[in-house]
Amino acid sequence: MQQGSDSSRAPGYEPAPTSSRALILDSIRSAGTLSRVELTQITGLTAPSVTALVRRLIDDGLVGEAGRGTSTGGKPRTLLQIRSAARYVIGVHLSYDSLTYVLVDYAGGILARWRRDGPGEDSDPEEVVERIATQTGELIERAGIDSTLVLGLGFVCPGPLIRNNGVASAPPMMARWVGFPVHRRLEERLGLPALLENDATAAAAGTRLTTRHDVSVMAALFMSEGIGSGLRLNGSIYQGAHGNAGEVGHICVQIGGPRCWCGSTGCLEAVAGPATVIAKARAAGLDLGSHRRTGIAAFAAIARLALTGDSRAEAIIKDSAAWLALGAQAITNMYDVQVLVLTGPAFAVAGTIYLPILQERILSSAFGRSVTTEVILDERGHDAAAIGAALMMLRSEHAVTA
Amino acid sequence: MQQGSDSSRAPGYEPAPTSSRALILDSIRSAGTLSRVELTQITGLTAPSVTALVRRLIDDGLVGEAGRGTSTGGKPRTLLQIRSAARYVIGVHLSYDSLTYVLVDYAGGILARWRRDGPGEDSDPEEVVERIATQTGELIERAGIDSTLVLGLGFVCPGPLIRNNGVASAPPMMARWVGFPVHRRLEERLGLPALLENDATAAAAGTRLTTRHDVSVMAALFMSEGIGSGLRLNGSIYQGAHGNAGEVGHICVQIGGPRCWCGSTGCLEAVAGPATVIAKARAAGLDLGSHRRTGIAAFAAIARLALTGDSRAEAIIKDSAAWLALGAQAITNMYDVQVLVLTGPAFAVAGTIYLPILQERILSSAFGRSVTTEVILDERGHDAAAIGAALMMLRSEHAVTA
DNA sequence: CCGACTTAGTTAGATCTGTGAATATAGTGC
DNA sequence: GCACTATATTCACAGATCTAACTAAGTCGG
Repeated sequence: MQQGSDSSRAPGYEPAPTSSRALILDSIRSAGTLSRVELTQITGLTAPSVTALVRRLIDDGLVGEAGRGTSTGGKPRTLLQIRSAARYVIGVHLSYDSLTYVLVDYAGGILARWRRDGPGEDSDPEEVVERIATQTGELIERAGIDSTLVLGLGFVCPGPLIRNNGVASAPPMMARWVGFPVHRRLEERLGLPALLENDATAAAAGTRLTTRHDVSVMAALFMSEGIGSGLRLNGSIYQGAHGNAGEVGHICVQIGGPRCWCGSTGCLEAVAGPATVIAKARAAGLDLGSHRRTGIAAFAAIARLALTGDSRAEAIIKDSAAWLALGAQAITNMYDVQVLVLTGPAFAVAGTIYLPILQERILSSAFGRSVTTEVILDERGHDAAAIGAALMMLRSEHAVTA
Repeated sequence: MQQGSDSSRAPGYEPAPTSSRALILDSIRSAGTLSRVELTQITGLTAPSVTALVRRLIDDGLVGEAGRGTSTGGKPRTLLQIRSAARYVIGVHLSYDSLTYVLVDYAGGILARWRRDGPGEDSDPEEVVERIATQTGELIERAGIDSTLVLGLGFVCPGPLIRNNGVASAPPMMARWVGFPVHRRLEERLGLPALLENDATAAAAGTRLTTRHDVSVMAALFMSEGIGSGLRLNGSIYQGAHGNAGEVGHICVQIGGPRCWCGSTGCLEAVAGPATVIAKARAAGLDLGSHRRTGIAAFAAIARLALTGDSRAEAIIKDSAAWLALGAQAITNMYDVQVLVLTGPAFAVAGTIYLPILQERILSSAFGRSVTTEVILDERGHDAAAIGAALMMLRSEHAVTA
């Protein structure tokens, strides 16, 4: 079978490791250390093939041997590991509120994590590209790594995307981003390959290393300023025909429900999203610390109140959770996943309240009972999107060539 | 890359053509006739490779040359076509109401279509397997084809499945089918490979030949006695982790809604499914022809009333459509498809009423406007599931070996 | 109507990937 | 130290698909 070029690739997927070389690299990366025997089992290749492929990876400096395993009565396995300093990738997550950077080494380890101010109201995309370029340079410099070893940058943001052409639609406050080809501009400005993805989709890729290896079909429910989801299949990311799969935030959960910024009514995001939670909390007169607080900071304040016994805050969040459970159920019913991970900043601060309510709805349906669908909380929810962006770049074809 | 064996295959998909041989066969099949040049474009293989692969297919009697195309200034293209009499497959769709058989030739053409009584209330699966075996034999005999050329049988039925282990859950009236490994029993009884699939999933495969070739991500919304959906990606069928993907009939569209047979409440199927439509029509005192009429026959009677101007019938169906539109929107938002096909017996009789209502909701959302999601009606809705069952078998590995 | 041009398809040889069988390596346990 | 076992490698070969050069069968213009 022929490997399609980037431009002619069939829609639907972000490719899973396709060459055996990439598959081996990725298997070692997600396992941490792995022997050649285990690689034969995972990849389905024969021992001689694994030997040859691994040798090339070692020659290219991408993989190293890392001691011996314990013997089980014969020669002990030689452990292989990714040479983490071989290459680096950068992940950037843009939201209204904040700009999150992660610097990830070739083994998938997180070397640095920065949070900077977001673009805010009516931002000029060109100016933000400039800022990202500068801050990316600073990040590389402060980390003290060789900038020629940086493979590329994964850029993620909320909202549906037009493939290769930027953001397709955005909340009013970020209207100027619509149609702006961020990743192309970043490529030009940085001289590095850049990849554009939806934040929720990337978050599904970001939970990759934290999820058990036997899970091949999993989804992420991502809540930041908006609500989205992503699906991961055998290591590849499902993107849909136009790169907008998983738009769970804009399915209608309430006929005749409140109007959403997207133009429709009764959207999950409008009924149960963080912005709505904040609005309800303000209306109820809850003290969110500072009147200036917006977005995740305000949502976090409400979550803290709820967790420390404020029954009004608790009721507001539990109401949100009851609706969100419908979205979670839509994900599990449509995608039939083994694991649903709750991730993103909003779950990072309020996940413990949401989790049992979502679990309950999913487990209470007959289909939930006949199969095992686990719902878990991602402990790195805050940075999941940026990490996912970096990992997607790390798994791209760019990252495999010597 | 290595082709996994049937048992070790990674979950998530019914495989798309994986060998170049299968890809070529399938490309010719869906195009009707195709030249070698076009095959190089579709498959991405080079001309010499296509030549060699096609020669082997011709030698094996699976493909034949079918005259010349028109010249465009050079040597005219030699047209290739599937030798339709080379092999046959059978598709069987079981529902409560009826048992639908199709006999499909190697080119995907439908040679025969039978409808027989369904298993009905409290049926004994063993007895039904026996009936299917007998009727399958009759079908082959009456069609006058060589029974040794029959490759296998695709069997589809409603409800979520446990892979390789039969039906996982079923409406009360078919409770005895739960856990019964129909396809294994059919294999034993018929001495032919059999494949078990969900009817909605198969319907997505069944629209395969009727959908344009440039559509690589499409879904089917299937309504028979229940409501389900299936997703097709680049020719492969997405099945989910447990083979239950697309269970749109049991997502909750109405918190606190009516109880569903599945144990949950507010399920799309309970709110808007044919059974509910029939119950409402009976409650409204509509004349459905015969009091005995159940299932699709009763639903068809209501559809006829609605189409001939009965405003009460029309209101009942339009109400169903308004809810179903939520399910359709969930499909398009979650899967991000190019085309959504409405199929199955219920849409075969009432599709023209449902279509505009579903179209309107999908097109009215911002995400619908920014991308092109077509909603169309399958004119072969009645037999889509059985045809899909046959085509899935036709595209399986069994159908490629000489 | 004939020769240049164009497009379709074939042949032959090279390359790349991965395989099977046999062999080398490095431990354990008696 | 020797038999045993599991791990890893070597080497010759098979299959798929590629590139380059060639043949086949039309159109078109003079």
